[in-house]
Amino acid sequence: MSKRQQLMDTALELFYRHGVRAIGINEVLKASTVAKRTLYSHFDSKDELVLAALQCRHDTFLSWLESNIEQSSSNDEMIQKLFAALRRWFRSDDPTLGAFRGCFFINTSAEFSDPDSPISQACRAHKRDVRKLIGRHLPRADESLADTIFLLKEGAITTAYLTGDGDQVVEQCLSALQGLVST
Amino acid sequence: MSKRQQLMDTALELFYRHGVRAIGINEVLKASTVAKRTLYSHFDSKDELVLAALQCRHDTFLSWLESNIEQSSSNDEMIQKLFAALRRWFRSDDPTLGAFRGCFFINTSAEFSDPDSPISQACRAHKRDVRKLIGRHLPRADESLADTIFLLKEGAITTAYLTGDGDQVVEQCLSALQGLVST
DNA sequence: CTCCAGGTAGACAATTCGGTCTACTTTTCA
DNA sequence: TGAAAAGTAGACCGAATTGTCTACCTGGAG
Repeated sequence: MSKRQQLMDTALELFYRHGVRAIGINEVLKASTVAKRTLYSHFDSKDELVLAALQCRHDTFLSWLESNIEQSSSNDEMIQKLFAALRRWFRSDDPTLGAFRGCFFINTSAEFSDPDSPISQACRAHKRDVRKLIGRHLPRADESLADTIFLLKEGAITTAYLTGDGDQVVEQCLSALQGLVST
Repeated sequence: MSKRQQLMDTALELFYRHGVRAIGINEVLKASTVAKRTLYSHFDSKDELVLAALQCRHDTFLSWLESNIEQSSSNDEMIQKLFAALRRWFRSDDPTLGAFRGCFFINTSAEFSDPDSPISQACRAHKRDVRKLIGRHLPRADESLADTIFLLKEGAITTAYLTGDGDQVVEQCLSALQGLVST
């Protein structure tokens, strides 16, 4: 694996687990066994590394999500698949996403208050793409249902992290969506 | 106003607007026109000040929420009132809550990764109390509906912050809840 | 063989952090 | 009135921050 990839993987792991501002460059270097000189030859600043970690997580998450909900034969089936996947994530049972600590993009947005910064823009773009993906994988197109699914999913992620009880939250989402689906 | 209250108000304002780790003790002192010695006579550490700011926000938010949803004559009316209030918050039109920058408790939780820390526990307790308050103010008791409202509200707050379009998010929530209410 | 891009290790600079401490001033109230 | 309590301004400490720089090493390509 390239040094650049090593740095991005380590940075993502540490930034996600502890928060961006809680992790210093030196900790990333120590954990990735890369020299500081090498880091700054690949990235101009810590913010650039954060941006790269966000992009890395974005790619991983989108393909994880798509592989979990694609080829559903009904809207209801897609919902079942989606929230079953979220439950695994909340339980930290999915090796692709690692130990659950909420949404990396929400967490990072909370740490960077300027909405025009590249980091905030990347977080915004991620959410836009996730919403699009959900809409695209409803076999029977229904933008309003996609909005509801998306909002419940966002609520589920933050509540699962805050309360620690992901199973309960997933049940509540599925129960809420029960009445809304016309298979 | 007491010095202690000045410190809590200023800390809350700055921590909420910029994030806890982004604001140093010295910035709080400068903005509150209080001496460092005085701060440390009231609070043992920065974490204690953060905890006090969380408690302060908790009280403000709970009473704001209650005053906005109390004495509804139907579940539907309560939902309308709740999301109308959220829309004002998202627009930063409500002087009680100040300029909107997402949920202070979600944001702060994102910055403190240890779920057993007093700060994380305070954030968890806040969400529990908000959920209880919502359930208590549904005239026709319905725990399942209260769960749905809570999760949509959480999704609405994070999405309104991330995307910046609070009005759209509120419309989506109300539309989603349309089908679920038996007045 | 030589050259050089790309790597390592880590000292270093400049700044900021949370927190302590001294010295002095103001307020409170018995 | 006078002493205790509470406040101010800011120097200072040790640690940690991001980012630069020197000095050295390594593995291929020409």
